[in-house]
Amino acid sequence: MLKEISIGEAAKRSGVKVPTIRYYEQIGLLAAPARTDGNRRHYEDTDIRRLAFIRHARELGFEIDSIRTLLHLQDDPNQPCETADGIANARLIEVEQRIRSLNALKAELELMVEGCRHGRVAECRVIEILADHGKCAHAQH
Amino acid sequence: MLKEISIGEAAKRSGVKVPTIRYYEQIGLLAAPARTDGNRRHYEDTDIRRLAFIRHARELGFEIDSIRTLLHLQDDPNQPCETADGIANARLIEVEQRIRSLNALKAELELMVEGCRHGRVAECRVIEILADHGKCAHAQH
DNA sequence: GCTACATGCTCTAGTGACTAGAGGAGCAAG
DNA sequence: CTTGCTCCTCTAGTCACTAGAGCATGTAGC
Repeated sequence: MLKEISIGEAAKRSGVKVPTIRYYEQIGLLAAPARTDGNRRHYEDTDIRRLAFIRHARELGFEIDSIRTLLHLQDDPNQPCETADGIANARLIEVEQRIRSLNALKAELELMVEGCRHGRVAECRVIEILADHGKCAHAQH
Repeated sequence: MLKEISIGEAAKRSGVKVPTIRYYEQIGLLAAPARTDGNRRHYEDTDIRRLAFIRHARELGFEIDSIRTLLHLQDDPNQPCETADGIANARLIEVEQRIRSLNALKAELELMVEGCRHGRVAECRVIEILADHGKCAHAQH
C-alpha cells in the first residue's frame, strides 16, 4: 500500500509552506484533497506537481489570477497557447520596466550614499536629496 | 492675509493623494495640522515639504518605518548622519539584489516566450518551463 | 438667497498573498 | 501513558494604501 502524502510532506516536496497550501485550497487554486479517517488532508503526486508549478510561477512574479489561467490551460493541452504566451509576455514587459526603474533608483541611491561625508545630518546628502527631488539625477521616477 | 493650504491643495503641491495624506496623519507620519472653523485641515509650507520628502522616499522604495527614522533625523540636523547613511545603504543593497533576481527572471521569461511556437498548450514552452523548474537556465530564484 | 457641485469630514472595509496565533485533536515513539 | 510533533479550524494581522458610504461645508453662478 502506498504511503499517503500528508500536508507537511507535500510542503517539503513542493517547496510551498503548509499554511500557504491550505490558503491555495481556500481560494480554489488547488482542489481540496481527500481526507484520512482522522480528517487530515492527503495529496497525490499530481497535487505536488501542481504546487510546484504554482510555486515556480509565483517565484517568477505571476499573480494568482494569471496562475489560475495558466493552470486551466495546462489542464487542456489542445488549446492554442496564445493565452499562455500573452501572460508570459506581459510579465516580461513588466519585469523589463521594473528593471529599468530599479536601475534609476540604484543610481540615485549610489549618489546619496557616495555623497555622504559621514558628518552631521545638516549636510547629509541622503537627507538632502530626499528633501529635494530636483537634486535627482534625471531618475525616471 | 495668507491663503490657507487645503488638503486638496497640499495634495497637488506635494504629489501625495488626499486620502494618503490623511492616512499619513493617522499613522503619525505627519503631524495633525490645524483646522479651520469648519473643521477642515489646513497646512503650512513645512508640511508640504515634509510630504514631498515622504513621497520621494516612498518612490525610492523606503518603508514607512525607515521614513519615520529619516524624518526624525531631518528634524535634528546636529546628529551624525550614520543612521541615514545606513538606511540608504541597506536600501541600495536591496535594490541591487532585486535587480539581479529580476535579470534572472527576465532571462527565463525570454526563454519561455522565444521558445513558444504558438502551437498547442501541449508543446508550449511557457507551460513546460513553469511545470519543471529543472528546465530553468540556472536562474537564481 | 438659492441651487449646484466640488471638496471636505469620519468611519469602515477591501486589496494581495500570505503569515501568525489560539485552541484543540490525532498519532507515533519511548 | 506521556511527550512532542503534526494536523485541524478559525480569526486576525501584515503593508501601504484605496474605495465607498453618508454626511457637512464652501464656492460660483443666477
